[in-house]
Amino acid sequence: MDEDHTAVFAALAEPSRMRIVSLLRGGPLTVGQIAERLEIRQPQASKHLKVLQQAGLVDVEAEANRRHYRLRPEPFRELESWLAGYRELWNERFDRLDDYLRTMED
Amino acid sequence: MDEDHTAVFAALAEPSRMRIVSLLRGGPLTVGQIAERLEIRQPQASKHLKVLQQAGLVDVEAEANRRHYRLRPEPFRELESWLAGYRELWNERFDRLDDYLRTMED
DNA sequence: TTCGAATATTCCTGTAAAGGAATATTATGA
DNA sequence: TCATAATATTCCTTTACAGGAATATTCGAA
Repeated sequence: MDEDHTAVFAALAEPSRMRIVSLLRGGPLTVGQIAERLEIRQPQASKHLKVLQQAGLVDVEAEANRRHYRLRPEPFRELESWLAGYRELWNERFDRLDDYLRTMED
Repeated sequence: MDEDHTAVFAALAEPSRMRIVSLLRGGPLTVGQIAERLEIRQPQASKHLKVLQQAGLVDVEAEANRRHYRLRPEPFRELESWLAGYRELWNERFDRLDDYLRTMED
């Protein structure tokens, strides 16, 4: 339990990186395209992409001069399963289950 | 879109805070109980709880001397809905939808 | 009202990380 | 082989933040 999502959370805690991840939902993009759309300088884009890559959030495919970055599905699946451990906290169905269990206690 | 989950992600990116959140799944705990179970000093526990509180992840109920911290469901709901925006990236059902759409393109 | 338990806050220090600017690297096409 | 586009890396500076230690605060009980 608890695993190690800290790298993923840390990566997503930075606004530019969050925007990169959001951008990449539309499909792979090159470093230049990302820098342009986010209005940041290319070196910063490269640095952020490196962090995202080390966190496992993106991977790269090289094509000639360019590098196409794209989202990896795995960390999102892991986030979902991590979040599932908290589902009883907020999920309506679990609320009803709680009510039911409380009823049983009487 | 994108909203502002950065405070939540930043809060969860710290291992001790992640452990506090995990601990609190079992129900509200006092600062002292948290410090004891995590084997950290009380001031650090208080500081981490402050960060968690400012991120909206926990709230407090004062009872005499003690303060009971507990998880708030809202940020977890928001995480879930944020994550939903990425579901087509990893969800099997969406994969099948993709296949279907590609078929339509021929 | 004073004491002690529980908690919060402050001050200090070290460290990690972000942005800017410059430079290095890599691959393509002429 | 050279020039150029695309990207990565390095160096520097500034800032944010975590932990430690000490201290302040708050509340209930005697």
